[in-house]
Amino acid sequence: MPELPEVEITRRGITPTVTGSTITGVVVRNPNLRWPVPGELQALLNGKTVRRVLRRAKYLLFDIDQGWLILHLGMSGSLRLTDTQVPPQKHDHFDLVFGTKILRLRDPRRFGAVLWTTEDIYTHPLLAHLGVEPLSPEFSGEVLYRASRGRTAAVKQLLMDHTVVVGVGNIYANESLYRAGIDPRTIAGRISRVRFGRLATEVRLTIEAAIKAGGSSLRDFVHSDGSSGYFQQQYFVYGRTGQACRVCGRPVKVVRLGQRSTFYCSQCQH
DNA sequence: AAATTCTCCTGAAGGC
DNA sequence: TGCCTTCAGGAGAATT
Repeated sequence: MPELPEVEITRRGITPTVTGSTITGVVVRNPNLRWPVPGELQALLNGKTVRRVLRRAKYLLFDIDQGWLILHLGMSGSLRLTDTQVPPQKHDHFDLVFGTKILRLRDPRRFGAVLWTTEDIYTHPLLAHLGVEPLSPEFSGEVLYRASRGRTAAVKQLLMDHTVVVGVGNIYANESLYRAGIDPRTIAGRISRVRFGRLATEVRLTIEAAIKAGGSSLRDFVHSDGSSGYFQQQYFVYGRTGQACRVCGRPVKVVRLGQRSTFYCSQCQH
């Protein structure tokens, strides 16, 4: 599923083709995504030019004359660049057409979103209350520490709280906590500054490494037809229930935390 | 007010 | 082989 690294790689992949290009058509095959795709998009966007593509959290933001196209990939969404000759497939719900080229959204589970706003993008309801970007200089253990005081929820849930830090989904929360040696069930409010410092470092390193790995495996992004480009990484704990910890060899355990599968090593994480 | 639960959806995986 | 059931999960919304 797309986490922040996949979204960022997607952004980088489409930027060269999309930036400066003029929209010549919009196709909405199925408007029933997370929220209805606005029916008037065709009229709104036709003839307009994409100035740039930004990312905030897992949202892709297309800066278009007088407004913003907001796109989220949800659980199963992917974007690919293709051309008008390629027939859409079953779950290809949305096209942004640039002459003979098409930016096409595929999303089997339809948890994604395509929205339009003319507001100031950073005060938009979806973005206004988001926390810091994990790759920005503002992100540090201090951010986590301050947010954690008085909180009795598990540290993993704090890490996945998007009003604190954005873009840390289930996979990277599990992996970062493993790398920081912290038990995901630990009460957030009882973790020290020092340990949060280590955790922030591991969050950043894990995400950076994933972007690097994904970027190098996505050279053909522009002509990706089927393999939209998500990359499989080697995880320490995620999805490895019962398998040997890569460090100590003990079986990886799984528990439910906040309705989410949580993987950890009882030897390496405290 | 923080914490928890619910909800959307379909492909994959597991059971028999 | 095939049908049926269960599960996963991003994140906003609704509850507690």
